[in-house]
Amino acid sequence: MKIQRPPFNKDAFSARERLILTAQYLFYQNGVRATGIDRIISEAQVTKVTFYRHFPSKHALICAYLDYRHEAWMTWFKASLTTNGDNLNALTPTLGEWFANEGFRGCAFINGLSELGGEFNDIRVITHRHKKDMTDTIKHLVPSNVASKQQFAETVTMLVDGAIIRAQHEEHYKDTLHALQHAITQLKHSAQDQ
Amino acid sequence: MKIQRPPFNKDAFSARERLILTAQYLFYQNGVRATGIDRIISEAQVTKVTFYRHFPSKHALICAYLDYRHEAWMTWFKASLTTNGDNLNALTPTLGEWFANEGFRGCAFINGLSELGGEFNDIRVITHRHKKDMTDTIKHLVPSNVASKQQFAETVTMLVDGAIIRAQHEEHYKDTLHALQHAITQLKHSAQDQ
DNA sequence: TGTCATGTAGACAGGTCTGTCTACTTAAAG
DNA sequence: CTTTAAGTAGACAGACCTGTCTACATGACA
Repeated sequence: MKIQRPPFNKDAFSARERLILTAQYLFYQNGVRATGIDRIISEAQVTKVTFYRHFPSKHALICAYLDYRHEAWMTWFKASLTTNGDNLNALTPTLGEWFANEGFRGCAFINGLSELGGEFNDIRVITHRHKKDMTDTIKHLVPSNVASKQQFAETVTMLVDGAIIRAQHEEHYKDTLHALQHAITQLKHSAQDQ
Repeated sequence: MKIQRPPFNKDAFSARERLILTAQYLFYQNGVRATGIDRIISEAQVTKVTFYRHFPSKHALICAYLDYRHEAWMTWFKASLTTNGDNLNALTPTLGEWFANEGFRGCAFINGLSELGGEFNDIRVITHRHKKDMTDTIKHLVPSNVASKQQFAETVTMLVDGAIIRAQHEEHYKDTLHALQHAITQLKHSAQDQ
């Protein structure tokens, strides 16, 4: 899940694509409130009129950014889980790969909710959908001898969110990965013993 | 952990106290970036000069807010855990009490980090200290027959952070509490079996 | 050939933000 | 009594914010 940074080649990407890609980089890196429209259109190499022809407002761009980010992140997540064996033990190396990125700044949806949650309800809806899709993906990793796959997947998702938060404010993320791996192993054993 | 809202009685609180209390309410409710100094001084019933005599900048007020919030939250957290039996099973009702507040908007430190983390390092340090103190408090709840209290407490803290995130974006928090209680019970059993 | 979507440059309005400033008041402390 | 800390009201500078505007260019397609 490495985010490309601007500038983007004008021949390879349309104005709309450049806007969303640039927004993704700046919004994720500096926050949606801290990032002004002027900076985005400047780095996307687009004019203000062009921007407002594609998006009626900054808020619309934020939603488009989160939608794009959701697609991109889920695609990467599923692919990395597959690469790492497609079972519960794939989670830790997958997250480790993410945390190791230089630009890692936590979950875009958790961050977005923190910045705008109280203000706009649609941001909460988008975040909720993202977390639901994460749980559904994790559910496929749960061994079939676990009684309640759904409940197990929800518990693991909570753990993963906690790990993301911790990786965001700790200097080193290795301890977080160990703690996560340990917790998942423990939970799996006790769910299978029943 | 109910946050008092302005206005505050001028006889009961000094200008400095009114500023911090008002900042706590507005920063937590609407976010630190969305809340301007003008609004804070207006609702705290204080003038701009008075504000800048107490705090050199908005950033200083944000730090003072987080310090105050840390003290207040930890005091409330420990007291509520004691009321609920002072063991691992006290965590769920304690968090439930917090989530039930009308103004609940997640963890002030996670939110602050999301808004400002990339920009200022001191916010990350404050958040880190808060989470460390949470883990230390939870550690005291762990039964003595658990081998590694520290590791267990760190795992539970991760779960709690995940639960806070989930309570923030879900409409109802009851399911989150059930999932949390279930996970803690499972983890406790498998740690005690070893 | 004409229409329409998409692009360009840059000025502008109206608002909000942080932080500074002058000038005056009140109350406590030494 | 005098000094000092802490308060008041409100104007102001300079920056940044979103969103609108005029006027022109280009290329695809009917």
